[in-house]
Amino acid sequence: MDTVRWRSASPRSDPEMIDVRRLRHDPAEARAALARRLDDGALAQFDRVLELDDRRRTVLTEVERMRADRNEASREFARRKQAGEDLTALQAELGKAAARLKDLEEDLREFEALQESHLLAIPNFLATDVPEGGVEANVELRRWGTPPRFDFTPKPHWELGEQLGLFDLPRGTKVAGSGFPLFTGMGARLVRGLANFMLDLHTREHGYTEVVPPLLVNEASARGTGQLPKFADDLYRLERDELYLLPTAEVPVTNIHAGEILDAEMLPVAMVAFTPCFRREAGSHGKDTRGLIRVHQFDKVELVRLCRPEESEAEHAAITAHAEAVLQRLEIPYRALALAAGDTGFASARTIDLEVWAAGVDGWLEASSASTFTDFQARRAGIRFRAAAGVKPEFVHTLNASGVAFPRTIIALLENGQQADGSVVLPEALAPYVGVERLVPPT
RNA sequence: GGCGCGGUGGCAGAGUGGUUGAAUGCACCGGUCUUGAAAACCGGCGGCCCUUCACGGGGCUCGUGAGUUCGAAUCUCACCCGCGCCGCCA
Repeated sequence: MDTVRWRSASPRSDPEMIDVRRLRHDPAEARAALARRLDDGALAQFDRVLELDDRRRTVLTEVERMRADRNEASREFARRKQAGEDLTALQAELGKAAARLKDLEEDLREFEALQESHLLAIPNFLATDVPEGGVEANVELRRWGTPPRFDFTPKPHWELGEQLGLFDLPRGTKVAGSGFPLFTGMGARLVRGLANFMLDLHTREHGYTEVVPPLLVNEASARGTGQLPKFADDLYRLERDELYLLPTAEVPVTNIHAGEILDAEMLPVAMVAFTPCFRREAGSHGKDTRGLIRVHQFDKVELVRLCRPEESEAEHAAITAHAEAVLQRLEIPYRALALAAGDTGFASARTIDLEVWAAGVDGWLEASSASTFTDFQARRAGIRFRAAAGVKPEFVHTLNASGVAFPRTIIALLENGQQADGSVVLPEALAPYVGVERLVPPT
């Protein structure tokens, strides 16, 4: 199917962060772009980076000059040894030079490490069309569907779920802890049906290749997609093994081609994965935590695309449409929001959220986030392609979208589909996957 | 988990301390030849960084990192990965 180009155990020995040369080339532009995110910490990082870069390059130039001298001296040494000359004096002299070089190389390593740590904390450049401002400035792009009307008071999903025997949250809490839901009976069947429904849609109609990725990822992968180092608190970590539970399939799937140079014909790469996701949700306790709204473990079908830079605009529209198609087939009313600068994620250049209407909780819930990361993740993960034989490799652009996250989809299905008698009517497209057209209380 | 062997350019495969970024073959790109193609022949051909308007110059890179040495693909140590056998296990 495709050609795997790397064989080594560590394909990412030399990761790039944000393009330093871009920062260096037009600092004012870069600083202004960064300021749009309304993140003072990032700005502080930025100022440090430029200063460090300057000092780093000064030392680098010196180190390289000394190494050039050493290489030349070494060749001279070999020649004179061949000629049988006495080299003890020269050897001593070169030894001193080697020691000086070693000190300087240590300085260089320090600068490099320091600069890298700052660079890793600088977020992606935003697309120019991202609205200015914070979360209040998000722009509603479009709405699809009509929220249902009821002649009774619609119940929240946690009541429906319990009455219909779909999930048992207290027992999930007993087994693992709060936020680890237990689906039971037809609820479990609903989860399985949703997975098959979404995977079929994306593989058959949208051209995605299905993958089942590792659920644990290493540090390099988490750094590649931008979860680390900044968002370590959001990840479940297995300290003994230096591994992390995936917060989203974006992490393992995007990293599938890390460290590779892809053939241009392989692009765009389009992959879909159904996985559980694990999030610590540190600091969000007590907020939107009823029922399934915010949980530590949830299922999600994730779409990931790798493409040529000139295609990423169109790809972003396409991947968003693929996510929307899921909600449309499920007849779930939703709205698409263009996230404002201050609300856009660290690695993203532009994000469009899809929020589903949930009648029981009477509000909009984010069920999908479709982002283009331009070359940000590709740099960190080292994903490149060669446009033509003989030309330099360039970074791909990466994109992903939830297609879609399960809990809020289930919330919408239950709350919007509920009937006066307490049953829930499933959308036509989903019913065959679940095996019933209507969820009724267990007998 | 234990023992053993091994990781060199897109691939195959030399190289065990001194102009070796690395022979050779294949693949690939350009050219000659040809009506065209193939063959043959000639030339080119990894990645990254710094510097330069450019031409060019320099450095790093032989799984990764550290070390020994005037000098490391070559010696030492740690780690990662692969293969084989044994043990354990779904």
